[in-house]
Amino acid sequence: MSTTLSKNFEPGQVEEKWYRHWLNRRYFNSTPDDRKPFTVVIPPPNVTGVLHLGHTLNETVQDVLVRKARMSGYNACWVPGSDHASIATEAKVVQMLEKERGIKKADLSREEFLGYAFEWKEKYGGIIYHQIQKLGCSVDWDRVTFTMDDHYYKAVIKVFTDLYAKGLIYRGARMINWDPAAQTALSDEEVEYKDIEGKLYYVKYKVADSDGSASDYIIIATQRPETIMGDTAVCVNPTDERFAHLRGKKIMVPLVNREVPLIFDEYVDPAFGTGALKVTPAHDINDYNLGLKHHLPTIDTLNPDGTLSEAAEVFVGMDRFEAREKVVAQLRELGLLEKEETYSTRLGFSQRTNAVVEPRISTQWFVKMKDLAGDALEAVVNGDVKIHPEERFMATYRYWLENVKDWCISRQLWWGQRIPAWYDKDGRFVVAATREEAFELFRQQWATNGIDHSQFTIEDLTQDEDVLDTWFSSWLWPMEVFNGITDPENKDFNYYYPTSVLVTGQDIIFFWVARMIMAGMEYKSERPFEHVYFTGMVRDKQGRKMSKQLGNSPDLLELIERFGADAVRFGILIAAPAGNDLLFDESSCDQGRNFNNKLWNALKLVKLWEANGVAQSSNDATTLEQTLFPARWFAARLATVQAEVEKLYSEFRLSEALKTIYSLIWDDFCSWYLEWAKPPFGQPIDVQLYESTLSFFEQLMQLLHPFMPFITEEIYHQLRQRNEGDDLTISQFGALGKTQISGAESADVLAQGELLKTWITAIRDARVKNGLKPKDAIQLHVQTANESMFTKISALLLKQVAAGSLSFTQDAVANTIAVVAGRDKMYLQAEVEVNTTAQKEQLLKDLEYQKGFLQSVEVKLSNERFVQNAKPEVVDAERKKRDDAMQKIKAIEESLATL
RNA sequence: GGGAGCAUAGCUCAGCUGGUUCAGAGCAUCUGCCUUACAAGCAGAGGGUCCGCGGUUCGAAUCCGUGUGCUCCCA
Repeated sequence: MSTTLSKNFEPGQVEEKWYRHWLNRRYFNSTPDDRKPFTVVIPPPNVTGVLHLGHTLNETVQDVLVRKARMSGYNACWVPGSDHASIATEAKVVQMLEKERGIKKADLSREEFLGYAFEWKEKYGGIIYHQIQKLGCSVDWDRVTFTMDDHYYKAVIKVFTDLYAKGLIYRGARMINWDPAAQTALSDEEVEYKDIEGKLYYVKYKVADSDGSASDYIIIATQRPETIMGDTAVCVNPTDERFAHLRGKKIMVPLVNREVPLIFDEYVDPAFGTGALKVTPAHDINDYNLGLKHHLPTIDTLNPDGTLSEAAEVFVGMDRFEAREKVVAQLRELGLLEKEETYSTRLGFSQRTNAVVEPRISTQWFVKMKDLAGDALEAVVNGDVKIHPEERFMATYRYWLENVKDWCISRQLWWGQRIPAWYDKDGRFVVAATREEAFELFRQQWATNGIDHSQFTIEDLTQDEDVLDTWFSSWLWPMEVFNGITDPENKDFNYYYPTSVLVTGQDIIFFWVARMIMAGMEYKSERPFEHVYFTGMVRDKQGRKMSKQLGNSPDLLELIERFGADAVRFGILIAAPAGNDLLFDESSCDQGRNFNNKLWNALKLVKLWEANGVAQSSNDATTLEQTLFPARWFAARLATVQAEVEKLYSEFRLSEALKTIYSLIWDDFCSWYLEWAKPPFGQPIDVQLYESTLSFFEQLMQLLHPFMPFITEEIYHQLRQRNEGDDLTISQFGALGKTQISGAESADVLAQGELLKTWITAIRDARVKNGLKPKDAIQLHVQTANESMFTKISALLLKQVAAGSLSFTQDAVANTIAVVAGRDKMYLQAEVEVNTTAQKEQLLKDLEYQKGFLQSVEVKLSNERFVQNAKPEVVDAERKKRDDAMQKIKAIEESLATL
């Protein structure tokens, strides 16, 4: 019977087939039962986006953990979903409307716009889900959640009204970060600071009522001359002698010629710049605080879109950066520009639009963070929530929470949960989930305050125009995906919450992770997850961030198309040490694909054995023991590695685990075991050995399955005829056969295996070094104190090195190639002339090394303090090393003597 | 300016509680092989002052200090 398996593994169809099968069997769907739950919620990707490699890494890690748990007796539940990404999505929809339909947002009503937005979401929001499927993720598709789903919307509103009632949300005018491109407020976390080279302009401010002589002006250095028109004071340090004579004077603001006071405050550093500071309370946080302290007026000279406002008086309507040029030009013209110098500084950029953020006084909604932060910090510090890798992120987490600032949550956008605040026509407001509740609250308020509102109807209430920050919905994610906010006592929530592991990028530790912990502690008095695993950032192989501009971010679907999903998963995981950034190189996908082929070809070999038929085992015990030696050895190896992998999982060292499995399969199983077990060409294989091989192969596929689910499932089914429902995806670890082997026996057989491997390699090496072709016949003469050990492995040894015979000898054999390994020696008798020079060289090299080694050991042993202080087993080990080395030296010297 | 992390083979990284499983893996390189599972492969090999300096210790890649160089976070 000839095999019908393709030359190489072809992932496309196989992946399609198995993913569909798994879905049909509903393996990924979870409902509460009496098993322990293992719950993971996906960090919701942005609905506008596609999966980039950072996501790919995250999803792969989650899938590995979830599949592992599913195969370890847990009721695994992985909830997929996406978030509505307020700013990004709104921008995309606005752009689409203008480009494709010629519609301006300003011409639409809120309802019309939202209609288009949902339409857009329906059209493009599915792309990421398709990618998650292609990657093989075992998510429960019945549980897909979107942060704008009805129940989710309600949850966000509920939390808002609740926190407001608790006094944890307030509305007020504060200095906030304004994104002039998106035209909305941002939270502090959404601003990214970058070092840039700016200019420092030295501007002359005249002292009022002076005669205009040179001594009567103050020079002020500023980076932002376009804000001059918003100046409402000039500030100097009270101890600064240079300005003492000007106390009580007024200063003229250039260009607008406004008189402003000269104020004195310690805040100003006399050593910086000229020692004088222009104070622009509307456009700088520090100036704002100074303004509050000194009761200065605030003049906002900018419009929401970053152009100069009427209040600026000059260059009204001009963009702020253009206005800067103009202001500088005019100052120069007026002789008010002393000089300019380059100056390196930091500027805030909007994380979403990359626009330079404008500090601005604005009335917004805020969450008071102090109280919420306490429990969230405690949960991590006391180990209730475990961070991995801990040492890296604990300090960061703690610092942020200990210094947390209030969170600006209102956004001047339409796409998102609309703030449930309602205003009457006098500007009073109440917070309520619905208009009806709001009206009722107003009626009570009016009554208490004796306000006559008899003419005022419910229709006269107006709702706040703004929506909430997307993170204000995301922070409820682990709860509300199970309806934990809207329906706190439901069965799912009680069963699945708290979740088991959160896998996410370290960049959103504050945005999301910390806030989820706050929400969890506030609304369930319980951590939202037991473990947080932070993955590193994916960079290109030159260490640069993946970005659209650089074009260095590969397309996931295209990668899967080229290499197969298993290979991509392998490629990204093998390169991702825990918590470190990973430099992604497509060559690691190559490695993954090659691994697929290795597995595939191993399968072909086993199928070939099947085709050649199996033979009854020998009745002779010795023969049988030799025949089955590979199986005993591999069983011990497998058991060892299974335990290692288990440990690595518990430490979240998935990259290491994968490497370990890879090496077990490629080196131990394919390179050694299969070669040892391989029957002579065309001959049947021993039935027990064959059965063991199948069992090993199955167990290997099971071990690898969480990492590479498709090919392992395929091979599992190719290996044996399976009953309906017998699939690897749901198989349980330990159920596919256990190794019954004692520790001592295991150590023994592993040692034999090592001896065998050592000698195979040594002899092959000797062949190469002596110019013997692999097929040239050789005879082996072994000189050893441990003949029985060699007897056990002799058959395999002969086979693997293509030797004709093995015999024991007490003395050197003339005219042979001497090979030393460990304490033993072997003489290779070949039919070709022996190159003694090369051999001598090799032996001398070995000898030198061994002598050096022996010396270092002897130095240690002759040191009394070592013998006294070191642990006895360490000293014993050193003694053994010394004996070993002496034996080896003796063996080498003897060999040299025969040459 | 404050804090954290990293520095080991040409490249990317392992190396836990100090002691040959301590100098490792995978790519890359070199040599020989189209050997009936696999050339996307097989069999071998070479390659490192474990960033510099000091300390603790019988013993340091490993612990401590310090310098240098990168990276990230925060102001």
